[in-house]
Amino acid sequence: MISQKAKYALRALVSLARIEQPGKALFISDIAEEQSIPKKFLEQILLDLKRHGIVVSKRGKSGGYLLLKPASEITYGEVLRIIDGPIAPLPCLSRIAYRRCDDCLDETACEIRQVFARVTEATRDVLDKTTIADSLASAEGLPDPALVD
Amino acid sequence: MISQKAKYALRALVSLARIEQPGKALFISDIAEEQSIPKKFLEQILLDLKRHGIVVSKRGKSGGYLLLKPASEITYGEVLRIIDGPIAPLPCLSRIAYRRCDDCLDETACEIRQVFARVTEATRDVLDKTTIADSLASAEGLPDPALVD
DNA sequence: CCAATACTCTACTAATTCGATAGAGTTTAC
DNA sequence: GTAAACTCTATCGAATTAGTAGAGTATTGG
Repeated sequence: MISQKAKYALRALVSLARIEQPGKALFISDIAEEQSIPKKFLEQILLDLKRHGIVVSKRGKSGGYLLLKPASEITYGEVLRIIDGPIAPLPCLSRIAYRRCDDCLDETACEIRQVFARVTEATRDVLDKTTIADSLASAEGLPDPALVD
Repeated sequence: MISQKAKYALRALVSLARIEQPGKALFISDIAEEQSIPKKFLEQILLDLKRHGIVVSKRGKSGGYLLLKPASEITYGEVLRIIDGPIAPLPCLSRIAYRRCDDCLDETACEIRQVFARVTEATRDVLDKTTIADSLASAEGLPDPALVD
């Protein structure tokens, strides 16, 4: 399960991506209301995204947030790594947060590592290739996805 | 990230799957030692797997655990669902534990749901098709998997 | 020029989950 | 009939999650 925080982050980016006029910013409070996100919580999230170069902010009376790069260049993968940390299901498979499993004697012979390496590859193949712009486009008119477990 | 508990469960099943003689059981303490798993913790895990029909136990002096069905019929997916719960990254995508996102107005129009539906499909495609027997076979002699994030 | 508005930053907190540990009970073999 | 091994329930400390609180800083419209 991805965290609530990551869901909020992605939805906030969708809101920002929907703006037509270039240079137009959205207030935190507007995004919060539109997406039903607690405002103070969203503040932290946007700040985090800003520090990682996903969005920019303007301060003061007519401030707000806007995307730093086009929505078509912001992948789900990078947002999730910022908010939730590594995507890999085992620490010994993560690039950004590699850690040896302390109970694993020989990593290359680890039976379950091989399996989860394939899982991660498949996951990454979706998350690192899908952008905020992609999800905007496909938002409406699609068949309901199958429930999977 | 999958839980430590799930890792232990899968490794315990690997130990049980390696037994050659049919009908031969392993003590909890033997599995615990072989896989460096805290014994009391492993007790709970095996009990849980037993309740879900993955393993069987014999009590008393020459007791122990053994697989209820062949290793080739135990998938990673079913073990993970037992130990860690739903595989789907959003509650609104889970069959076994479906829950509406309370901040989501229209589920079928939810932008991020569509993306994670594809993630889950890909994940499931690996986990529900890979068995304990598969991972045993591939344990040795494989190239090191690429680190993925 | 100043007060209102909006972003910034740090700290705190309540609830839950995770990774165990503890200990008493039950079954079986020898 | 006792020792060995599984069974069951409870508890616990640490970490994480999902927020709240509040003081501070930058802009700007009037």
